[in-house]
Amino acid sequence: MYERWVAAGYFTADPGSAKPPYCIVIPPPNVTGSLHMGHALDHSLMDALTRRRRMMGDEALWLPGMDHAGIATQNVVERELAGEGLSRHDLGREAFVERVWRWKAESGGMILHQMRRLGDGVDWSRERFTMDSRLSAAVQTIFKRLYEDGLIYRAERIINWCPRCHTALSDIEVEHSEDEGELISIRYGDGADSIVVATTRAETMLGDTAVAVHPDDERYRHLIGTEVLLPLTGRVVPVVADEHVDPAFGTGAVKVTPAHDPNDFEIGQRHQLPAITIMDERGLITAHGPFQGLDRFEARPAVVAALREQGRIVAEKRPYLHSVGHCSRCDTVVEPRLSLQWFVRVAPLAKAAGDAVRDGRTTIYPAELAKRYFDWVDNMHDWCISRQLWWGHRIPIWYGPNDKVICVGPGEEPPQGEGWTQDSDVLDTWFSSALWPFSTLGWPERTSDLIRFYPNSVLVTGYDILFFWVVRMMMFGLYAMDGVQPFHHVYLHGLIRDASGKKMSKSRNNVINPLDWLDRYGADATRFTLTRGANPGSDMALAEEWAAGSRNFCNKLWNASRFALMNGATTERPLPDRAELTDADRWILDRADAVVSEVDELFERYQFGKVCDALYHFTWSEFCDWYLELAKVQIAEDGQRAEHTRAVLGHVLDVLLRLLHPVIPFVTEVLWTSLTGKESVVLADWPTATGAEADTAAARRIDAVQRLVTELRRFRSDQLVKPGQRVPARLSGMDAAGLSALAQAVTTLARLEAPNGSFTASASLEIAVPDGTIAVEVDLSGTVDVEAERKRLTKDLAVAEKELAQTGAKLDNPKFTDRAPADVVAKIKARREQAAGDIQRIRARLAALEGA
RNA sequence: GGGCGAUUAGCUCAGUGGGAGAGCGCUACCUUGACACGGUAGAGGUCACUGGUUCAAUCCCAGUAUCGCCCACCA
Repeated sequence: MYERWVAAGYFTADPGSAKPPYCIVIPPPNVTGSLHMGHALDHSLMDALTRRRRMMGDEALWLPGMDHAGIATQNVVERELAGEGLSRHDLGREAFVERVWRWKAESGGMILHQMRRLGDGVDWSRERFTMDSRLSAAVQTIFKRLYEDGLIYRAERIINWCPRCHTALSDIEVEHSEDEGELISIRYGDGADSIVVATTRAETMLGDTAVAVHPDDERYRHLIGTEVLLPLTGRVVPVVADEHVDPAFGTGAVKVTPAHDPNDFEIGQRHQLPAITIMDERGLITAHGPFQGLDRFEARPAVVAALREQGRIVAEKRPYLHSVGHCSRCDTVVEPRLSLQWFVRVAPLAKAAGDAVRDGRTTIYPAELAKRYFDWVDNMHDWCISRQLWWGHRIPIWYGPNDKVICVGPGEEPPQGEGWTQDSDVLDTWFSSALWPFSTLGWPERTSDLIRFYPNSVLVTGYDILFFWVVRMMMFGLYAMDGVQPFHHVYLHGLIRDASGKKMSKSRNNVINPLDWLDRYGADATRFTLTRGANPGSDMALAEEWAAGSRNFCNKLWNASRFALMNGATTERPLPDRAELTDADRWILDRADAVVSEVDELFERYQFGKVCDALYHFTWSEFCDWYLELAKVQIAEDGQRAEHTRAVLGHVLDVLLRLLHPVIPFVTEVLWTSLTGKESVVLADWPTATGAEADTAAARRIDAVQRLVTELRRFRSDQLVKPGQRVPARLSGMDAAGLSALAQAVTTLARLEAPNGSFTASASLEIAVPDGTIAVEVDLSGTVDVEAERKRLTKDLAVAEKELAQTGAKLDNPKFTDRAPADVVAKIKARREQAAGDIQRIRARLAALEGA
C-alpha cells in the first residue's frame, strides 16, 4: 500500500501549484543510525502534520534526508578498519574518505528503508544528504560569506580536545559528570616564600608558568611579583595577582597552566605568561624528563609520587568529587588543550536568533522551552567549528606563501602554484546541519522550492537538540536568508523513556526497538501509541501495554467499520434532512461535528496526545458503545429508518476515518476506500465542521437514555441477573420525558422485555433523567436480592446526603450567595435539588423494599 | 554554583478557582449475530507537606521535602 502511495506521487510536492505551501524538513538522522523510538516518535508527528495539511488542501512537502555525522561515522568506519588491523592513516585521506562513501552506500540507507515501514509520507524525489554536492556548495558559500563578514576567524585558544578521537570538540559536545578525583595540595618554592596550590590534575604542573593569587589577599601580598621554584622542573615561575582567583577556595593560590586550562589561559593572556604545551594530541606527556611518553593518567600518579618524594605534597583530599568533561561521542575524558582552530563569532548571529523568537517570527512550542532558548542564545560562546577529522566538509581555506590565506567559494578554482595547501580540517557536522532548512531547498540558488517552501512551516524535534541544532539553524537561516527565519513554529517533543521513566539505553537493557513493535503490533498501533503519548516538551514513558492498547483500538475501529459495512453503511447518498433523523442520528452527527472542531483546535496547538484521546474516546465510547448499538435497533426497523441510519453510519465513519488517517494511515486507507470506493484517503478532504447548530434537545434525550440504560444495567448487575437474560419490565413516564421514541432502544440496550400475561412486578425504581423521571417496574419473579439492593441504596443515600449537606452549607453562606457568580450559584442550587430528589426516590425505594 | 520542571488511582499520565479524570492493571459476571485485541457493572485518590490569599484552593502565592532535567572555566 505504501509503495502504491509513493508510486502514485501522492507525496511529491509541486512548487508550481497554487495551493498554500506547507513544509517540514526531516531532522536528518545520522547515516550510521537505525530507527529508534525517538525517530519513530517525531516521524509519526511530522507525518500526521503533513498528511493533515495535505488533506486540508495545502501543497505539503515533507523532505527526507540524512546527515553525514562527522565524528560518529568516522568512528564507525575506523572501527571497521581496526577489525582488519588497519588505521585510517594506513589508507591515507583520500582512500579513507572513499571507504566511508562506500560504507554509506552499503549500509547507510537503513533508516530510510525503515521509514517506509512506518509509512512516512515523505517526498522521496527530494531526498538529500548533507554531503551532496549541492549541499556542500551551500556550506562553502556560507563559509565564505561569514569569513568575509568577519564572522569566522582562526585563533589559538583553549579548546576541548578528545585524545581518542584526536579532534577538537565544541562546548556542547562535552558532557559533564561528577567524577571522583583527588585534590592535591602542592608546595611550590621553599621556606618563607613557599606557596601551596591545589590541583586535581597534578601532571599539568609540568606546564605551569605562574602562580596566581587574589590582589587583595593579605596572606600572599608580599609574594606578588616574586618568583617561586616549580618542583620537578627546575624552573622558577612568577607569582601574579589576578582577580579571577577566589581567595576562599583551597589555599587561595592557583597554579597557572595556560596551555591546558581555559581559565589559566586567560590569566596567562592578562599577564603575558608563556604557554607550555606538555601533552600531545593523544594525551601523552611531551615534556622532557622522566614523564615523557606517559599517558596523562599514568603521569598523574607518577608526578604525585615524585612530588611526595620531595616532601612537597602538603595535603590530599580523596575522594574528591568534581565535574569532569567527557567526549559526547566516546566518553573519553576531554583534555583542555591550546590549539589553533576556526571559530564562528556568534554574538551577532545569536542576537538575531534571539530576536526572531522574541518578536514572534518563530514560535516555540511549548512556550516554557523558549526561556531555555533565550538563556542559551544570550550567553553563547564562540563556536569552534574545525575538526581534525577526514570525514566531513573540508574547510575551504588555502594557505600560501608569505602567510597568504584565501577562502575559496564554490565553483572557484583553488589557488595554483608552489606552496599552496588547503586547511586539513573539516567542519563540525552541525555546521552543515545548520543550513538544512534551506540548503535542502536549493540555496544559494533561488530555486522555486526555496521561494515556495522557505520558511519551513514547523520544525519537529526533541528538546535535547535545541542547542545543538535548533539554535544554529536559527542563526544561519536568519543570516543566509537576510533576516527571514527558518521556521514559523518549532515544536519540541519530549524524550522516550521506559515504563518506569528511565532513559532507554543498551546498558540498562530497557530499549524498545520500534521495529519490534512494527512487527508485532503494526505501524498504525506503533504510531498511535507514540502520538498519543506526545505532550509538548514532556518526556514519555513507554510500555508494552500501550502498544497493545493501540492495537486493540485499531482492531475496534476495524470491527466497527466491518459492522457498518456489513449493514450497508454508505456515503453514496447525501445525508437525509435532519427532520427525518432520529435523536440518535442527530446526536452522533453533532458529536462528530464537535470532534472535528476539537481535533482541529488541538492540532493547531500541537496537542497530539489530546488529539488521539479525543478520537479514541469518540470512536470507542460514543460511536461504538452507543451509536452502533442504537443503530442496530434502527436498522432492525427496516424501511426508511434503516436507510437513513445507513447514511448516517456511512457519514460518521467517513469523517472518523479521515480524522484518524494522519495518525493511523494504513487501516484507515483500507477501510475508507472500501467504504467510499474512492482512490485513496490520502487524497481525501480533511473534514470540516458543518457549522450546524447542535440539537441540544436530542443530546439531552440521548443522555437520558444512557443514564436510564446504565441505571438499569446496574440494577441487573446488583441482582445478579445473567447478561443474556431478558427481564420483564414496564417503563412509564417516557412520554413526559420525551423518550417514547427511544423506548425500543432502551428496552434492547438494557435487555428488557415486554411483560407477558403473568407479570408481577417485584421491584420498582424511579430513575431521574433530564426533563423527567422514569418509573420502572421490574419482574424478577420474586428473586430480588433485597440485601444487595438495600446495600446499594444505602450507599447511594449516603452520597446524596453528603451532597445535600455540602451544597446546603454553601447556599446558607451569604458570602457565597453574594459574591459567587450567578451561574455558579445556580449550578449549586440545581445540584442541591437533584440531591434532594435523589434522596426522596432512594428513601421510597428503601421503604418499598422493607414492605416486600 | 545558577536556572527550569515535576509531585493527582496500583502503573503511565491528563486536568480545572466552584461536583476528582483517561488508558492500562485489578474484581465480578458474560463465548449477547461487529469486535474476548470484546461486553457490562464495580473497587480504588486528604490531588507531596506546611502556611497564606479567597465566600470557595488539587488549581493562585510563599516556604519545606523528594525526584528529574539543563547550564557552568571553582583550581
